[in-house]
Amino acid sequence: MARAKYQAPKGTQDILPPESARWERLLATYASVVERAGYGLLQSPMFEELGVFQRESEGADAVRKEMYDFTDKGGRHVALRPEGTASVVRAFVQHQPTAPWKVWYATPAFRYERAQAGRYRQHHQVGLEMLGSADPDVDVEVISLGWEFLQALGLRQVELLLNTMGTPADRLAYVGVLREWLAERRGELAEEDRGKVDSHPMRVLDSKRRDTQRVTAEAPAISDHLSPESAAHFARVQEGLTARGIVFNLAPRLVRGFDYYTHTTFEFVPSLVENAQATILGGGRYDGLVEELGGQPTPGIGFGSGIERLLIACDAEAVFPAPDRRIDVFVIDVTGGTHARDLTAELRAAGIRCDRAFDQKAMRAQMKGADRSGAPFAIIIGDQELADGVATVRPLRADFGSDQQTISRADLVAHLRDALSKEAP
RNA sequence: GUGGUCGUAGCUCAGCUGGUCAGAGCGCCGCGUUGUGGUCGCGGAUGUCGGGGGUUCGAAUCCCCUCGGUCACCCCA
Repeated sequence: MARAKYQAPKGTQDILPPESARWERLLATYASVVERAGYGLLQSPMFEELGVFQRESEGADAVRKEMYDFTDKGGRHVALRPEGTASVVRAFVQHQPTAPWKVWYATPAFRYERAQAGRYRQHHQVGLEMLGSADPDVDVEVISLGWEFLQALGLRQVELLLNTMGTPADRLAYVGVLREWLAERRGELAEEDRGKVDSHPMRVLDSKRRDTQRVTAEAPAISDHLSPESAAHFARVQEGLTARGIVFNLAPRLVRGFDYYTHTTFEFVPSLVENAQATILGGGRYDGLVEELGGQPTPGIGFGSGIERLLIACDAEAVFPAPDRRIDVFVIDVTGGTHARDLTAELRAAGIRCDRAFDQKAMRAQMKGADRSGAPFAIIIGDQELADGVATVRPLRADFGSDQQTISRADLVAHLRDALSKEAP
């Protein structure tokens, strides 16, 4: 480790087997949850022209600071994707698929920031987007899918925080009210937050500092400054979630990181994880984003979920263990390896998962490998078996019996299929 | 990017205020069983003590720089 000439770059990590099996299973679980709701996989490039991610809006400085951007050999200013939504919207605008358009994705995401647990320079997200409908029932569907996904992973100690940003006009009006309100109490805020009052007043609501929180607990909430239409939208969302039996907490001070959100915003936060960066799934509606990226005005909503954080939350609840890596049989050949070579090919072609030892190791070492592989059966090919045209099938686990048998090579596949189906309870 | 903290074999870690301090457990390899694993017994290998520089007669141990982990801020998944 310390002597290795190269190591994974700061803030990145290798996921080795058997841990990586959890990733495979998580992705399969996610795909199954969202595909049964009609979402299809979108594969899009991991980098885009910088403008796709960096738009003219408040907070762009912060976004830019964390962007992994560079100029390529053709002089194009590009950036590795820092999040999933913008690429999806860009693809929507480019290809103009029939709305409503429902897609899901699984992708690495890159942010140039100082790493800590649950925060990496390359992390991985699964997510989905639904473009082309402003129906609040879509909000309910999207949030429900997030909830179902977390349930499918086995997570139970998760809190759903719900808020609304209203329309851009609602938001603008509210920000004005909030800024004024905060300005009057500037001196009571934590010193570090005072500067944000003028530039990003809503960020002040999100502060983790006690002094600030004490003040903002009384701050005007956006829910009291919504237009009738926005209020109706939000009410329908809450009604839908309640009808689904999904418990949520209204969080008037929930401020999502991206500026493009309108109306519903939400986060799922695990209650057992102590980290400051705990949100495992978050998203919201972004009815102006398509237009911002050059498309026809089109409403949209989606969420992203960080795989690394999901797994941390799963660990905290001791759920979603890695599945056992399992092969069915391990071939031991003490006659030189030719038969192991041919027999493993034959078994695999027959759908039997198998492995073998290489390097012409001694019987004992090969048996050790068989044991370590977790296979319930070892197949032994030695001089005697060769002469008789048979194979010795030795059970390695009590669940599959204890007596080894001599089986003719012709019957071997059928015998193994039968034996593998007879695991004792 | 700011501040704190940690970094010793593949893994988890012990090494007090500098002087057999290069170790333990697990894992790995071999042998006991030249055709039988998981148990047991015996034996063995692996570290420039994250890297570089400095102080000292002498540094894993003190100082500086650097790389990486981690925690908080910031930001967010």
